[in-house]
Amino acid sequence: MALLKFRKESKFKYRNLLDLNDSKKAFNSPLSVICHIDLNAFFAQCEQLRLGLSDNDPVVCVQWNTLIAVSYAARDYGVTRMDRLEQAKLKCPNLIPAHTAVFKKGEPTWKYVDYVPSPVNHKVSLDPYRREGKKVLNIFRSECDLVEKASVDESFMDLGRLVFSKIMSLFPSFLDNMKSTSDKLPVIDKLPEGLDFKGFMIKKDNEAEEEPEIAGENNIYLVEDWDDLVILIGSMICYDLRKKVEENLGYKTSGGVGRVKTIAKLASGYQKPDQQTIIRNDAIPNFLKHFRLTDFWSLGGKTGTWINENLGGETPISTIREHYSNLEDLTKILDKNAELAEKIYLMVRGEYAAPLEDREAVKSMASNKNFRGNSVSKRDDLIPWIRVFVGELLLRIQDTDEEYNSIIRPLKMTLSVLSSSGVRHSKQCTLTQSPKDYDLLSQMYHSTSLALLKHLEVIWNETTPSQKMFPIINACLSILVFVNLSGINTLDELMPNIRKRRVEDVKTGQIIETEHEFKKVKNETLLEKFINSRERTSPSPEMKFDNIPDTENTDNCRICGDKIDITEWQTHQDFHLAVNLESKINRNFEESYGERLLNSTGRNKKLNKKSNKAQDRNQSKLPF
DNA sequence: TACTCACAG
DNA sequence: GGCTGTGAGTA
Repeated sequence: MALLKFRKESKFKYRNLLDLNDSKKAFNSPLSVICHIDLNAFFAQCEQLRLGLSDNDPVVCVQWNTLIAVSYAARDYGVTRMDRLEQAKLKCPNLIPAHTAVFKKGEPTWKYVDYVPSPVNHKVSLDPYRREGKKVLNIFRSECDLVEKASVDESFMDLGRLVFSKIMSLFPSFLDNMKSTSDKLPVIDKLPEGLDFKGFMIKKDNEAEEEPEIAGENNIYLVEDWDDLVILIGSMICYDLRKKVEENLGYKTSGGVGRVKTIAKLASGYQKPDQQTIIRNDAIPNFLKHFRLTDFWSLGGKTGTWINENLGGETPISTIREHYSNLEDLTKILDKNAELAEKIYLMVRGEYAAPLEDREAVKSMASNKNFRGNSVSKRDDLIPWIRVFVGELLLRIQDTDEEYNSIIRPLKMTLSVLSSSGVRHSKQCTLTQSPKDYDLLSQMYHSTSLALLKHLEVIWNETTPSQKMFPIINACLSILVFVNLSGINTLDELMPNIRKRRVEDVKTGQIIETEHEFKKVKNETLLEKFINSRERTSPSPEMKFDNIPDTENTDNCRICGDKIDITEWQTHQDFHLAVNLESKINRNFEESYGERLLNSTGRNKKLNKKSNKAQDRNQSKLPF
C-alpha cells in the first residue's frame, strides 16, 4: 500500500515533469519512467499456445536435440536449457517436446512437421516466434509512443507521456501556480483515490526496519516525492500493458519499472514469471545489492571482466559506488577511458540514462545454416540450401511488406561461406532491381545468390588456393540496406545509374531492350552486370569463368546453342533465366513506377516538389 | 567492401 | 550450444 509522505519541498522542478511529455527529453529527466517487459520462456510459450496446452504442461521448445526454451512448468522438474532432450526426459517423463518449425532442404517454406527433423535435411525456422513477438510489440505500440524492441521477446517503453497525461488528469490544476519551469514542483498533500503501486516492491532504506528489504501485500511503501509518484503511476501502466498482452494473446510476461533502462531491465528479470518489480529511485542502492557489475547490459562479456580486473577483482556495485565517489578516480582506474568511466559511474548509481531507440526498421536479414560433417562437400550440395535461404528471406520480406503495407526491398545481398578448413569468404553485391512481384523477386534472388556463389569459388581459388572451399560447414545469405519503394517518387536517390538510363529511355520514348543489353554484355556474368551497372569507378575483379579448366564434359545449350562446360551449366542457365527475368522485371517495374517516374522527370515540377515533401513527412513516420 | 570481434537473447 | 541479430573497428 502506498503512503503519501511528501517532503516539505520537492527535490524536482516543473521542468523535470514537463520533460516527460517530450519523447526526446523524457529519458533524461530525473522523473523519467522506463519499463521493460520480457516474455517468459517465450518460444516455449509460443509452442504451448500453438498446441493448445496449459501453463501446467511441461513444454520445451526443441531444436534438434537441444532445448532452446524451457517452460516454467518444465523448470519445476529441474529441466534447464543446458539439458539435452534425453536428459530432460529423464528428469520429466511427461515432458512435451515441441520442435521448432523447419525448412526442408530444397524447399522455400517452413512447416511444423510431425516427425523429428534432422539437421542434415532441415533448417530451423524461428519465423513463428518473430511473428508472435511482433504481435506483442504491436500491442505495446498501440499504447505507448516510444517502444524500443530489444529482441524478439523483450521491449523497453518510455512511459513519460502516459505518466504525464495521467498526472494532468489527476491534478488538473497543478500547473496553475507555476511561474517558471525551474520552480520547484508543488507538494502533494493527498494521494488521489485508486492510486497504488502494482507489483513487487524493492524497499528503501527507511522502509527496511522489518526483516527483508522486500515485503508483501500488507506493507506500506512511501511516496515521498514526485519521483515516487511517477514510478507508482508507471507501475500501474506497466501492469495494464502486461495484462493487455495476456488477455489478447495469452502470453505471460515479466516487467520492470524504473528511472532508466538498465534498472528497468534488471527489474524485469528479478521476479519471474508473470510478475513485475518496481524500483523507486531511493530503492536503487538496495536493489543493486542483488547484482554484480557484469549483470548490467553490455558488461556481461570481456568489457565487464576487464573492468573488474582493473578494479582489482570482482567488486560489489555498492563498493564501486562508494569508493569511486568522484569520476576522475574511476577514469584513472579504467585506463583513462572517460566514456566508459562515466557510464559505469552513472550505472552503479542507477543514473545511466540512455535514450530509447525507436528503430523498428530491420537493418539486415540473414538466413544461416551450419552443416555437419561432409553433408555439403560440393557445389551441388549447397544449391538446395540456397533455395531454402532465398525462401526464408522472401517470406520475411513478404511479412515486412504486409506489416507496413509497403514495398520494402534490400539494396544489397551478401553470401558468406565457411569452409571446413576454417577459411571464411563473403561476397556482397548491389541489387539493382527490386520487383514487387514475389515470384520474380525470388527468382532474382536465386540467380543472384548463385552468381555470388560462383564468385566465391573464384575468390577461393584466387586468394586461398591452398585451402579447399569444400566441404562447407556454414553458409549464410543476407540482405541488407532496406528501402521503402512505396514512397519513392524519383528513383534518383535510390539507384543512380539505372534510373538515369531509364529516365532517358522514358524521355526518348525508347523501350528498354534489356535482352539486347544482356547479349551485348554476354561475356559478363549476371553478377558483373549487377555490380558494374551501379558504377564503374571501382571495377570488380574480373571473373574469368572462361578460364575454368577444360573438361570433356561439355554440352550444347538448347537456348543459344553455345558449347557449355558442364561446370558452367548452372551458371549458364541462370544467365538465360536472368535475361528472361530481366525483361519481366522491367515490365513489372515500369508498371509499378513508370507513372511516378514520368512525374518526376520534370513534366510537373510543382507537383513533384509537393509530393516529395509529402514523402519526407511520410518517411519520417514510416519505419523505413 | 571484406573481415573480425564483442555482445546479447 | 545453435541460431539470429546489431554495432564497432580495421584495412
